[in-house]
Parts: sequence; C-alpha cells; structure tokens
Amino acid sequence: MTETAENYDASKYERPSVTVDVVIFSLRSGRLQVLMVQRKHWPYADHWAIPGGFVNMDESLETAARRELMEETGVHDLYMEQLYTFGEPGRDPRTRVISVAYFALIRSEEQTLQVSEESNDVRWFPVDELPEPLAFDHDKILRFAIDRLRSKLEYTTLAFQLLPTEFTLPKLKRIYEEILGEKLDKANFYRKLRDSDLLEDTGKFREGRGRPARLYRFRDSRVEGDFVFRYREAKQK
Amino acid sequence: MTETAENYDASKYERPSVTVDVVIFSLRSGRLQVLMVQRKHWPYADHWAIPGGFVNMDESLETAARRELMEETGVHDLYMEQLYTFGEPGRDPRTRVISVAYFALIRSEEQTLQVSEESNDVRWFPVDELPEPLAFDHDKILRFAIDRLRSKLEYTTLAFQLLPTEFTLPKLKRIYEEILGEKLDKANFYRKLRDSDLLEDTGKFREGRGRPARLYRFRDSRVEGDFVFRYREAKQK
DNA sequence: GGAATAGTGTCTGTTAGACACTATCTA
DNA sequence: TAGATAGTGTCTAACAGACACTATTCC
Repeated sequence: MTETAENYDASKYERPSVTVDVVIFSLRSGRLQVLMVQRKHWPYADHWAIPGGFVNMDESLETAARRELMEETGVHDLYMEQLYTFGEPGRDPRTRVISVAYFALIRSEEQTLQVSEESNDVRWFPVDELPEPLAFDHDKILRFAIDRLRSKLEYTTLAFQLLPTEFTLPKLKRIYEEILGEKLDKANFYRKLRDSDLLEDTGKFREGRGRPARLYRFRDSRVEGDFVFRYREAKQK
Repeated sequence: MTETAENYDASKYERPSVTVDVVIFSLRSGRLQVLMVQRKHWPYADHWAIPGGFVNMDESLETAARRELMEETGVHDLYMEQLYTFGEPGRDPRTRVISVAYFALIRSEEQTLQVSEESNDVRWFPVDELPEPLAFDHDKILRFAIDRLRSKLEYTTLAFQLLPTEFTLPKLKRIYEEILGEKLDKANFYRKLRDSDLLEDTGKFREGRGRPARLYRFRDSRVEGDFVFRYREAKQK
C-alpha cells in the first residue's frame, strides 16, 4: 500500500498506543532495589508492574515518564535515561501497545511514596527478590535495565546518582559491589578513584565502629554529563 | 483552539502515530556512506530523509523496519539494532509521530537499490557530505547513529558486518580509520587482531601493487553475538 | 635498484590485579 | 589489649602507543 503525504489522513490508519514505563533503581538498606506498583485492574490485576502509563499528545516522552511517575508513585527529581523500546504485538491484551522504557536512579531517602487510584500498593523490591509473575513483559524490561545499569556502572559515574552529597569510600565501594554482585579489591578501587580526580575531600569524617572514614563529595564538574570513570575493563562475554 | 476540559480529556485518549526509521551504513569506495531517500510529497517534499514508515498493527518494530526498507529501497538482509526512540511533539507537522530509530550495516555490493512510488530517488551519501537540510529531525537521528557506530566499533565486532567474507588486514584497518576518522598504528592494530583470535588465515592472497596481502576470514563463532574486540580504550569526552 | 605495499620486533610507560601491610577508632 | 574498620605500598604481568625495522611484489 502506498501512502502519500498529500492525502494523509490522520484518522485513516489504526494506531498503536504508546506508553512509557520506568524502571527506578535505588539503594535501600545497602541493597539494590526496584520500585514496583501493584495493579488494581484488568489486565494483570494484582500483579506487580513497573510504573508507567500512556503518553499524552502534547508532551515529550521523558516528560510523560516523569508525569506518570509522579502520579503513580509520588517519586520526582530523578536521574533518567531512555532504555529501549518494546513493541512486540501481543504484549498487552487490550490493544497494540508500544512501550518506551526508561531507567532511573534515585536517592530513595529523599522520596515519599504515594499510592494512586490505579494501584493497590507501591513498594520497593530487591532486584533478586522480585515478585512473580510480573505484569506484561515487565520481567524482560527489568532484566534489560539491570544489565544496562551494570554495564554502565563500569564506564560512567552513574553510581553517583545513588549517593548522598557526602559519602565515604567504603560506602561507594559497597554500592559497586552490590550492583555488580562481586567483591572488589579495596586498594585498587581507592587508587582508581584517587587517580580519577573525581572526588574532593570534605575534611570531615564518618564515625562508626572502627577507624572513622573520610567523607568525600564529587567535584561538581564531574557529577553531571558523561565523564568517564572506568573503574575497570568491561568483561568479555 | 481553546483548551477546554472537554478536549483535554479527548486528547488524552488520542494516539500518536509510530514510525520506524533506519539509518543504513555501508562502505562504498572506501568511504562510510548512508542510504537516503528523496521525498516526493509534503511534508518536506524534495528533502532527503532516512528511509522508514509507519508500523502496522500486527508486526514487530524490527519487522516493520525491514519491510519498509525493502519497500522503499530494495535493501534486505542487513544487520540491524535499535538505536533510540525520538518522540518530541512537533517533529512531524502532520500529527504526533513517535519514531523508533534503528541503525543498520550492510555490504553494499550485495544490494541493488530500488526507488519506490513515494520517492524521487534513493542514494548513498558519504557521512561528511550529507545533503542539507534533511527532512524532519533526521539530522539529529543521523548524528546519533554515527556516534553510536563509532563508539560500538571500539568494543564490538560491528565492523565485520561491513566486510565481505574474505578480506585483508590493511582493508580492515582502513575501515576502522574511515569510520573513526583518524589514523591507527599498523603494528598495534595487527597485533591486537592476532591476539584476539578472531581471524582465520585463508591461505590465500590479494594481489595489488606492492606485496600481496594475506586474506583472512572471521571465525564463525565470533562473527555472531556480542564478542568483544576492544581495539582500544574508549576516549574520554 | 626503487617505489609501493605488507607485515614484524621491541622499547617504554601505564595500569590492573593481588596481597601484605599500616592506621585509628571502641570496648 | 583485641576486634573492627579504614586506608597504603608495592610487586608483577599485561598491554597500549610509538616507531624503526624487515619482507615481497612490480617496474
């Protein structure tokens, strides 16, 4: 079928619905967790899902993502980037739905969760203790997001989005270890950070059981943007 | 039109159109080139554009991309991956259009171009000699694709998709140089490849002006998938 | 032999990984 | 003092970049 622009009629073709879904990561109690909402209605009533919703005609995709997030969960002010677009026919029983997925990072202490009309509940789940089964193909989207987070951790300053302004090196190291799921060498990790010139000593200390740990903050110029801190080579598959 | 409660609600259920657009790269005459179609009709009549079109209700995004490509250009059998989804309101004057962009690589000798009903022409353009201005926001999509190609070149075997089955090391080096836009050291490049164990000696030679060059082919197991051949560290921005 | 192209050897500085060591707090 | 946590020094092997060298073809 040939379609020309001159006789284009917006109503002529059936259109898919477009949603944005957001995988939100945070560190809570030292564990990597994901924010999920429990659906109230068909389809997948009572199933847990990634927050998201339909895109309005006059808003950008990212705006839609932020709006839905605020409406559904009360979460705002987060670091967000586009992940992937999922569009297989049949992934939503209602109609053809194409979903632009985002992934986001927040400091969860700064947020207060709200439950919307559409949901029974909103909760954080550790990434290795997700409820099953999830709604739609959200397990696939989640796996995609976790992979992306892990791989970006290795060559970006993404992890900084999960930290408070001031933090200690042991704390940062624990975040890397939690997300990557493996132990890192303390000496090598600290050296890498010292050499990267990313950090600034606050002169303050965090007290604890043992020797107090030095508090650092990120240099402003480095927190934003795509400055590369490759803490190690990416692994070969 | 004044915004009333009535049409605000209506717009909420209006659906955007979804298109797939494909940035197709190939090497022709030793240069990195992109396939473009010249539009016949409004909007952007006579402007050059990335091939693409609307997604049907019953096909996946990638299927739609391959179908549109075949219809519009005659190009088939290519390596393809999803690039990014562009969805700003106003990027298409007809209606709200959300475009899922793909990027693709082919061996262009294997393809015969066809011009469809909707286009005046289909042509290859070197990436540094693009026609201006392009239709829609296609310049932005193109820049995005070129950046992605460059960065993926550095840690994947993507370039192999541009080569014939058998090729010489100097040829492969020239491809890297052309895409990255810089000279590489021969000794280091060859050593890297030798160590990577990606190549297999065919025992054959390509004759030319000087000393004949050895012909290689990629080991099957390595051409597919995401095997990492990092020819060097990614550059810091 | 000279031009042209293909291909190798090797030095040097940087860095990742391993791991043993020292430092500073509380009980 | 022991236990706990923070932080450093240093050896080694691997590797990237630079660059000079050798090899094989045609004329």
